[in-house]
Amino acid sequence: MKIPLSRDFYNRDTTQVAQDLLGKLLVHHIDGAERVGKIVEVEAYLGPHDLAAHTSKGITPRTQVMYGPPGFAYVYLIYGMHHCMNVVTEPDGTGAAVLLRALEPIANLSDNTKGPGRLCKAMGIDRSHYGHDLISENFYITDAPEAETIEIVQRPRIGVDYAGEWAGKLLRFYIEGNPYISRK
DNA sequence: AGGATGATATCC
DNA sequence: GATATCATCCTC
Repeated sequence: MKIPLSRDFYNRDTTQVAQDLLGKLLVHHIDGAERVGKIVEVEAYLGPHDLAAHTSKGITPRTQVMYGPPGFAYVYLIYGMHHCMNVVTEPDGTGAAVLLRALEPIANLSDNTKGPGRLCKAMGIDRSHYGHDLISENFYITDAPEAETIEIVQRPRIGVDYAGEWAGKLLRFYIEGNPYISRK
C-alpha cells in the first residue's frame, strides 16, 4: 500500500492545504476493492469567523470533529440524501476543514464523481466515516505516483450565498482544464 | 424551476 | 416538540 499523507500535511494553513490536495489520490478499501480517485476540486472552510463554515455556529455534536486535530474526516448528510466529505486542517481547536468536491476516477470508480454528493456515493463514503483518521491503512489520501504540473483556478465557493461577504471569497480551487470539475 | 428527504440547530 | 434551513442532485 501507499504511504498516507502525514498529520503535518494537514496541520497547516487551510487555503494552502486545499490547494496542495489538488492532484492527490483519495483511496478507500471497501468490499475487497481499492477505490482510487484523484482530487481535482476542493473548497476551504477557514474556521468560526468564516460565516460559510459549519463551525461558525460553534461546537456542536456535528462540528466536534472539525474542531479536533487535523487529518480526520468530517462527513455529514446534506439535504437529507447526499453525503459530503471534508478533511480537518490546522491545529486542534481551530475548526477548519477542506471540502472535497470532485474526483477524477482512477480505479474501481464509476464515472459519476463530479460534485461532493456524487464523490461520496462513488467512493462509498457515508456517516460511518465521521471522525475516521485519514492516517490509516484503509481510507487515506496519498501522493500521486507521478508529480505533474497543474494550474490552479480560484473561484467563489458553491452554495454559500447566505454567508454575506464570505460568499464571494475565492476559496474554491480546481485544476484548470480537468474534465471532472463539478461546475465551471 | 422545483421537488426529494432527513439531520441539525434553534426556537418555543 | 415543532419548524426552518441546508457546503446537493435529479427530473422536468
